[in-house]
Parts: sequence; structure tokens; C-alpha cells
Amino acid sequence: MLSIGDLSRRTGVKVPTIRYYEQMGLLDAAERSEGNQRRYERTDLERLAFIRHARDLGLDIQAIRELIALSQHPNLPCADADRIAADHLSAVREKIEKLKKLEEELARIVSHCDGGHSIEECYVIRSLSDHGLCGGEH
Amino acid sequence: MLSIGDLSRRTGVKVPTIRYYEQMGLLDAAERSEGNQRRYERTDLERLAFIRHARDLGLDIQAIRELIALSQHPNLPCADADRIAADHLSAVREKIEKLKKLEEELARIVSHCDGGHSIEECYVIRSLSDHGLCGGEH
DNA sequence: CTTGAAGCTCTAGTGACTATAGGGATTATC
DNA sequence: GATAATCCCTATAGTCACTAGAGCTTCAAG
Repeated sequence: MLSIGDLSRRTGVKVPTIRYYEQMGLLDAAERSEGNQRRYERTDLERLAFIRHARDLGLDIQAIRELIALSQHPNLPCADADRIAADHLSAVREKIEKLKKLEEELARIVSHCDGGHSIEECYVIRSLSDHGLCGGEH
Repeated sequence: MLSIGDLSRRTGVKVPTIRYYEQMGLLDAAERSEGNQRRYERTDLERLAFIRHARDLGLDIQAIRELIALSQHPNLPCADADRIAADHLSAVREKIEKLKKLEEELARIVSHCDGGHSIEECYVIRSLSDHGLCGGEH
């Protein structure tokens, strides 16, 4: 049986975060010691690793809740799990596209400015004031 | 003189957001009508456009506060403004890199799953459970 | 002069944690 | 067996950039 601190050290998930996951229903309410402290076993460790991995991939709590629910019905078809991952992949791709446009525009703004002149002439400030100076796509 | 609704329509910034920007110190406290309603003029419109543009570029409120403060000292050198924009550009680039790694991993996971088999065999679920199945870089 | 839209303030909610306060439990050492 | 150090507990509030709602007042048109 592991204490919450042991679990934390083994997974790299902070103690308050573990309690938060329990509150959010991602982890089952842990067994308790006589003194009311949480005690965990192997299955909890695996569950937490699953959660951590999914969070690292950017899945949100709700999506993870659904994946956990699915994983407890091994005989259902996996179309739903597939859809959750595929939807998230689309969202990630959209975010990348948006950030790339931002990057382009920021890069152009920054490249025009060498920090060596006055605020009045500063391309950074001027492009923020005057939308015409940038690509103007947003 | 514009009402807050007029300002909202002209800039595309929602009314509560305008009040929020005032509260955050990005917009000066507006003049008021006899009945205590906010009244704006051209300079406020320009300031709000500046803020909106900076937000669209992903700058946070604190950075915008600094840029506004700088823009009110036209004779200072623009190194600080340049640094704010350049720092943000770096942050955007880092985010893009992280998201690209995510995308790669998600794409691999999804590509192994055609939704046609059971949860038990599902690559999506399995790769979340077993870190060894993915690139394992995180 | 009435009506309905628009404005006001204040509070609370979002997501995924993180931090703090004020206690009790456990463990190691003496 | 006492004590100290570390760990754990709950509950609450804070983060960021808004957004939503309640309950009230003001404004502009007919």
C-alpha cells in the first residue's frame, strides 16, 4: 500500500493534483488508513499513469473521464475512443495553424525593430496601433 | 461621444470585456454621462484597437499594460517594446514545437486505430496505458 | 409618457491546477 | 516511551482572460 506521497513520487504527479483528480472523478476514492490517510495500490498507480499520459497529450479532464469509462468495457467497439483521440488531434492541428500565423506576424513586426530608435518610431508599437502595418488577416 | 455599445460595435470587443479592460487598467476610466454611463471618444477607440490587436497576437494583459505605458513616452528608446515582442515570439515558437510533438504522437496513435475492433485491443487506450507504445519522449 | 433596449454594479463561474492555513497522523530517533 | 520531523488531512482562495447572470437605472424613440 502506497501513501499519497509515494504515489506522487512514483508518477511525478503532485500530491494536491492527485487529490484533485480524485475529486474530479478520474481516480476512485482511495481506501483510507485508520488515521484517515489515503492508501493506494498497483491499479491506482496504473490509472494515474494513464491519466498523466493523457494529460501530457493535452486531453482535457472530460475526455479522460470518457476514456476511462470506455476502458472499463473491454468488449465494446473502440470507435468512441478513436473519435476522442481523432477530435483532439484535429484541435491540436488547428491550434498549430493559428500559432503559425501569429508567429509569422510577430516575426515580421520584430524583424522591423532593432531596439535602437525611439518609441515614437517603433515598429512594434506602430503595428499594434495601425492594423494596416501587419498582414491584417485577423 | 460614443456609448460603450457604440465602442463595442466599432471594435468588435464585447461590452463586458471593455469594462474588464478598464478595471485592469488598460483603458483609462471613461468619462461619464449625467446618468453615470460611460462616454468614449476617438482616443479611446484607438487605444481599444491597440489592445485588441495585441490580444489577437496573444500578448497577455501585463505585457499590454507595459506597451501602453511605453507608448506614452515617445522619446524613450524602444528596446523594451522590442524585447516584449521578441520574448512573446519565442514563447509562441516554443508552443508550436510542443504542439508539433503532440501532433506527431497523437497521429501515430490514431493511425493505428480504425475504430473497428474492441476497446480491449484499442491502440488509443493501450498507448495511454502503456507508455512504451508511444514515442516516449514526454 | 411609456416602453424596451441598453447601461450600471456586483458576484460567481470557467479549467486545471496551485497555494495557504490550521490542524492531525506517522515514522525515526533518542 | 517521548519527541521531533515529516507527512497527511480538509477547506478555501488564487491563477488568467474573460463570460454570464441578477437586479437595478438610464436613455431614446414613438
